[in-house]
Amino acid sequence: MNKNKFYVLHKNCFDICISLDCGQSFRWKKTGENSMHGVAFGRALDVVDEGDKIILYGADEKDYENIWKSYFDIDRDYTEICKKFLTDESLKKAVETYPGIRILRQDSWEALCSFIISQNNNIPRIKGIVERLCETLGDDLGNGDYSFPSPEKVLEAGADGLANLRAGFRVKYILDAAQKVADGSVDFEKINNTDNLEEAAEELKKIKGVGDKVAACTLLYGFGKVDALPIDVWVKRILSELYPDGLPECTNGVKGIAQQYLFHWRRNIDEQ
DNA sequence: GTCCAGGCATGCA
DNA sequence: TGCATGCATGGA
Repeated sequence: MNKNKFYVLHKNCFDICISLDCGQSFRWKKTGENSMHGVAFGRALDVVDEGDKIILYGADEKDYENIWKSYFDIDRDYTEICKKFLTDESLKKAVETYPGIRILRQDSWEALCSFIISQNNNIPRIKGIVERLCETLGDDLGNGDYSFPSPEKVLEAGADGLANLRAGFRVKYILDAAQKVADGSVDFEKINNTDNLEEAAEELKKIKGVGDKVAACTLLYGFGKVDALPIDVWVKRILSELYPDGLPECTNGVKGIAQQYLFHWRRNIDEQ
């Protein structure tokens, strides 16, 4: 941990450890009760939650402004959003049990690739595959950290270069995604510039192995489109058990955020 | 051995 | 359009 370079973040509706470990990103590891280590946008970071404030070790003010402020979605008013959620009985329980979850604004390509890997897979194994991908093809950042490899790097590696990931049938999907992102036939700018979620999802679904769910995750976590609603087995369960007619009105415009609270809450109920 | 995991492509009605 | 099945891998 780089104790010489740090940034102090004053908490406002932010549980950073849960946010980093609730199935949004697969690159963070717990290093202690209230601390985590990970890499995003080619930067290694140690975070320590000290209750009223969070210390970001390995980041200075410039890094915070350029990278982490956006990554942690600091400019969005989650207090206001969660206040609206309290008007719904189940969302109230989810928000009160696990307050302070934020949507991470990740790199678009990393989110796309990660959620292609996630399909028909479990979180520990997803993390393993992503870790091997970074170790094999990412830039060495020192201290055992690696960046997430670019589409070009993945393309160059080919199926043989990805064999040791043990990603199974997903390798051909990863390569198709790398190809189409690298050559621009899937246009990230177009996705960034539209508010039409359907149109944005269609652009991503040009890629083999990208369906509704992976597209929605990519839009939510990789493009900051907080109304995108990924429906996986857990969300399907939540909808059929609690919301047969769809999510309540108080989630309009931020369905992806509501989904994240419900997802984390519902997954942790079964473990009690 | 069987079932499941932050799904999707394919084939068939 | 809707539904059944196979898919790589590994842990429970």
